[in-house]
Amino acid sequence: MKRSGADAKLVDRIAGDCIAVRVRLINRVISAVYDEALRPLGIRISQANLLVAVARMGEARPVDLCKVLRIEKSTLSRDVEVMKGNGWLESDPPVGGRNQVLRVTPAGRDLLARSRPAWEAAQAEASRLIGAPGVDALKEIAGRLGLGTPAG
Amino acid sequence: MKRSGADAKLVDRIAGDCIAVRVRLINRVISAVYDEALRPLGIRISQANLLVAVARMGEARPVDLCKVLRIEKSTLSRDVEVMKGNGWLESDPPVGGRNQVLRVTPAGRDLLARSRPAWEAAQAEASRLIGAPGVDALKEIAGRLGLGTPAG
DNA sequence: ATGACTAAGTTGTATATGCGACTTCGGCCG
DNA sequence: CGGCCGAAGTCGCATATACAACTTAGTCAT
Repeated sequence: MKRSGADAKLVDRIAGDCIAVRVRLINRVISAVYDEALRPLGIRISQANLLVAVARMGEARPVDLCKVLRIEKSTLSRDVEVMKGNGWLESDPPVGGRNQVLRVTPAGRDLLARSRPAWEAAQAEASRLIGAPGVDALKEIAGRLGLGTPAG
Repeated sequence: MKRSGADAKLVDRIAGDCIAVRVRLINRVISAVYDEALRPLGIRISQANLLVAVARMGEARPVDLCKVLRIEKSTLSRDVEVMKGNGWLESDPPVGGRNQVLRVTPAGRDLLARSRPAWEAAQAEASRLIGAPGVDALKEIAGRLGLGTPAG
């Protein structure tokens, strides 16, 4: 069962053009850069993102975070659980009731402040890897996809 | 504990500039587009990517796949396990020896062929969401990050 | 040839991610 | 006021992802 002509064409087309292949690879490589830089601090870039989003909102309702970050509610629920366990987030009321709001704890704020140098280093490395035009393009794309637009 | 000036600046800087935030959001949104389109076929875009990569190589050694896809060896090991279970990949020898090679099964090839329309639809939708210049930029970035370059 | 070293793969553990099903509040309608 | 409905959250399940530790199989030097 060798690659017949039609198969090869399809395979080459997907491998050569697929947007998802590229987006996913970029995600792995870039996330690794930030994770590596942040590792000494015990936080991952996914968690730092969430921490920043909550900090930005002051008091964040889970459903709003989901809209802003384009994350599924069940995913957010579990991410928050881990971060509460780490002492970086707290909710009011503590139990997963209905109109709970999330807040960054003092420990969370402290961690964020201490993370700055590592974040800056990762950001510089990512910029170098991607190139300035690429960075601009990513910002443009993320904006198109609704970054920061609660109303999806 | 309200947002003091310094905190707000740091938070705004990260939220406003962080490359990882954007890359990860793009990844979630775009992967969802492909996953949704492929769902009726019972395959995910991550798996389709792997299937295509193996098909392209003909006979693929895991370690080479890891280099090409920039995936950790343990991740690949488990992804392959699932895909063997689904009958899309086979290895020779079957047990996880040393110089095993992976091959796409006839069922895997058939699935790939049947997936084409869904993939094309997802590709079109992703292009629309991202915009033509953005698509070009993503290709350029992925190339810079070594897409298709076995030697990392 | 044999022992040391190294590279390749697997397994344990943890997090990230999403779908589907379920639960439980809140608000609205009569 | 009481019941219904829909939205918000949680939980079960499956996969994707990576690090650390371990296993094993080639390789290489003597």
